[in-house]
Order: sequence, then structure tokens, then C-alpha cells
Amino acid sequence: LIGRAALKSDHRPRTDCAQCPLRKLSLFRPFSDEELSFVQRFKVAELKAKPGATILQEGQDSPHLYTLLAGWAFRFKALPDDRRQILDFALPGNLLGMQGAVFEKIEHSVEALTEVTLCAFDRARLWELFNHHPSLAFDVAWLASRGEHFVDGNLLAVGRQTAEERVGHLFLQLYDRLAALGAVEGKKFACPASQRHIADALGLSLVHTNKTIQRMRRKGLIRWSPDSVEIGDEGKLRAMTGRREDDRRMRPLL
Amino acid sequence: LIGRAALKSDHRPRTDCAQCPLRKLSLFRPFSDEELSFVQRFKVAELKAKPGATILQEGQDSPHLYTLLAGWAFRFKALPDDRRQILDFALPGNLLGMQGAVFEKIEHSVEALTEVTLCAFDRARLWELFNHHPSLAFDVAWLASRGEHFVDGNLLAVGRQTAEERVGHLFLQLYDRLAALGAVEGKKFACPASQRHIADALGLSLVHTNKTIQRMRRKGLIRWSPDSVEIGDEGKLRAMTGRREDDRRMRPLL
DNA sequence: CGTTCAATTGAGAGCGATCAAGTTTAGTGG
DNA sequence: CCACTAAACTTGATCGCTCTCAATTGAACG
Repeated sequence: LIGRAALKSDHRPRTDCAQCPLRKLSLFRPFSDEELSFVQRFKVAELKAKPGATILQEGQDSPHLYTLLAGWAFRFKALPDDRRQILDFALPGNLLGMQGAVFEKIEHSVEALTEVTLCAFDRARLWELFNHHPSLAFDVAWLASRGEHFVDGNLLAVGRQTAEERVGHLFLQLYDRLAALGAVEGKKFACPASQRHIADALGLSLVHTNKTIQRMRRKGLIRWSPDSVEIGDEGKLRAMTGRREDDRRMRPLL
Repeated sequence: LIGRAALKSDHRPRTDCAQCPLRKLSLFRPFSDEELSFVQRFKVAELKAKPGATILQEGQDSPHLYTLLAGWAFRFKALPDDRRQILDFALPGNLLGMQGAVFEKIEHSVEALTEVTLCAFDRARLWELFNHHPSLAFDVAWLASRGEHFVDGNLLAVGRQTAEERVGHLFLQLYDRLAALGAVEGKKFACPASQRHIADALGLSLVHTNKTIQRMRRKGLIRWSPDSVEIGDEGKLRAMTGRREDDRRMRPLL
């Protein structure tokens, strides 16, 4: 609820979906005029949230579904004590709150990691989308499946890989996803996640995460600075983690 | 491929969807005649597979999507060495292969844990489903979201809970899911998963899984026999794992 | 300049892994 | 009905990766 207050609705003339800067990337499949016009009407607000703001809260019933337009966020589940597990990071183009739209409650929270821009869609009209826009309905299913795909990979890493492998896996995953968005220069990308976030994503303690990063840095596998990550030896990292490059086929953007 | 060979297509008069014994459970939402007739046409075969058979294989491109009609299966990812992580267990009513239907490759395998009966749907006609049967399209999205929901819970357990908590979480999850299907008597249910499977699902070694189960047995939290599990102290288990009871709302069955 | 938060480093403890035998159970064939 | 076998389950002993505890440093901020 505190977090909710931090969500600011922006009632200035909203970005026209047809002019959406994200949509212009060749990564996203072109939408027909009809699709665009529906998405435009489906969109009820454009929001901004500050780092740390709660976008969706576990156990609550959100009336909205969001597309992350800009910035980073993360999905997580918390335990009664202070343990928490980050389920995955959300980057521009990702859909948030699907579980809430289809069940009535969501069982995870979503928090902004940087300042984020969100497109809010009216959950009540999701039905209309399925009824009259099958291509968009398919896109929703596509995005939901992709979400599961990420969590699958994270579960493998957390359950069966060593600390170094986990760090390598996460950094490669972010590298691949950001590269698709054109947000990598050389092999370097801005990474707003702190070591606490990384630890919570990998199921490691903060201290051990730090020591692991230091060790990998000394080995030349990666370079690290508090606000960016650089892949030092991509081949060795991929071999070590078993992570293949993401495919770069076009994808939908709601 | 070996596993694929073990999939036996059954060309005897197939179960009529309207007569599907699973669908008769009050757990599943009633389908209209029109929905039933489409599902019936969407269904291209009814298969049986023996324990250990590979239903879907990581990296392959399966032409089918399956609903598990009877038996248990599990989704997993394997590493180059012999490590593997079970992502979740599939029980009757679960949809398998959605990721393969929407991308072209699936990034996880699915193996039969018991003898299973599967309804095979033609992936190519998923498009027709989305185009002409919005209510079913919504059901597909519903099932996909529920799949992610399970993996989320498993990731929390594996990443941030102790061995005892993980075992408790898994047994409670199975208990809840099986209870919804009417497959629990008292607090006891048949569990075809071996300790190796449980270990692979929880990210633990086989030895430690065994020792943890023994300890929980001595504490009266659970009872264990090689082919069934009984919840000994549900309250204490739920408190310890933070796992609330599943909701029992009606759900779709494809 | 205190304060605070992220990163870093050292030391020691412990949970869970690995190694190594056993034991029970189920299935098979004599 | 009884060896024989293989798979699953148990249990003990030891190792080590990762955790926790404890400080220190550095950067950002009011």
C-alpha cells in the first residue's frame, strides 16, 4: 500500500501506441492498425514509479495488467522472516500481472528497480481482448509462456548450479535480453541490480555473492562495477553455465 | 528418441470428451456443447506412455500439445553432467508442451513418472482455437499462468528455504493438488515419486533428502512409505513452510 | 561532516554434499 | 518356493561450499 502510493498516474497526453519508442525496435513484431487501435483503447493509463516502489503486491487483487515500457523491475516472493526470492527480472516489453488478471489474486510481488514507465491495461477488458482480437490473445499467451521459460531457467540455476555458475547464468541472461533490446555496448550493460538483488535472485547470501563475483572478476570471466556489468569471456561463461544464446525472433509487445 | 518410441498411440475408439472421466469432477468448469465439440476435434490422439518414457524432449520441436488425463509426469531441465532439476510435477488436468506450441522449441523435457494417459492436440490448430474459441483461448492462458505459478513457488522453496521446509512445501503442494482431484484419503496420498525425484525437485542431494524425510517422520510432521505420503501435522507444516491452502475454484480442462 | 547504504573482506560455523556401506523390497528365473 | 539381482531406501562418517557474524571502506546525501 505504501508502494502503491508511489505509483503516479500521468494524465498528460499519453504516448500514442503507434508512436511508442519501444515498439519501433525491430525486435517487436509489427502490429496492424486494428491491433494498435485496440491496444490504445485497452491502455488506461501511463504510470511512472520510483525505484523501490511496489507495482504489484502479493495477495492483492490488482485491477491492472502492465507492460513495462522503460526501466527494470523484478518479481519476487517473500517469506514471513526477511528472506525473499527474486523470481525474475522484468525488462522493457515484459508483461506484468498476468497471474492477477487470470486468477483473482497474485501470489508474488513486483517492485521497481529503477524508475519505470508502465502501460496500465484494464484487467476487466482482457476478456474483450480474447473475444475480439485473437492475434493479441495469442500474444498474451506467448508472453505468459516466455515468463515461465525464464523462471524455469532460474530454477535450474538455483537448484542445481554452483555459485559461480549461477552468477554466470544470470549475467548471460541479462546480457542476452538487453542485447536484444539494443541496450548493450560492446559486452557491457548498465545493471541497476545491487548485489543484494543478485543474491536474492540466485538464492545466495549477500556475502557469498560478493566473494563469487570477486573471484570471477579475478579470473577475467566478468567485469563488475556497482552500476554496470561486462562479460569478460563469453565463450567460457557459456560453456560453464550451459546457457545458449537467446533466439532473436520477433516478439509481441502489448 | 528412445522415449518417444515408448509413446503408444491408441487408435481404439477414443474417449469422447463429453464422457471424459476427468471432466466429470466438479473441480473443472462445465464446457458448453460447442466448446466440447471443438476440443473433441482438436484432439488428434489419445496416448499411453510407460513410466520413464519421454513425453517431450528439451530442444526438440513437438507437433503436439498434451493434456495429462491420468497419471503423474514431471517437467525438468538437465545439465551436461548428470545434474537435473525437476521444475514441477504434472497431475491430471495439466497442460503440457505449451512453450513448444508458442515458440518453436521447448527448453525443458517432460517424462512420465507413472503410466500416463495423454490427450494429444494438434499444435498447428492452436491458432484456430484462438481465432474461433476465445473462451478456450482464455483457458489456455489460464493454464499457462497456473504453470508459472507453480514454478514460482518451487523457486522460492529451492532458493530460500531449508531442506525441511522444502520437503514440507512439496508435500503440501502435492497434497493440495491431489485433494482437489479427490485423490487423497484422510491425509494420505499415493506418491509415485522416488526420493531421487524429490531430491531433484528440491535441489537437494539424495542422501540429504532421505535424512530430512527421516527427521520429519520422527517429529511426526509426515509419514512416509515408498509409495505414499501422509501429512502428519498439517498445521505445523503450513506454519513452517508458509504455504496457504490452494483455492479450489473451478478450473478449465482442455 | 555525520548518516546511511552498497560493497568488501576475514573468520568461524553449519547445512547439505559426497563417499561408502548396508538393508529392504520387488522382480526374475531356476 | 527359493536364490539372484537390481533398484530404492537407510545410515554413518567426513568434506566443503555457503552462511552468519563482524568490521571496514567508500560513495552519496542532507
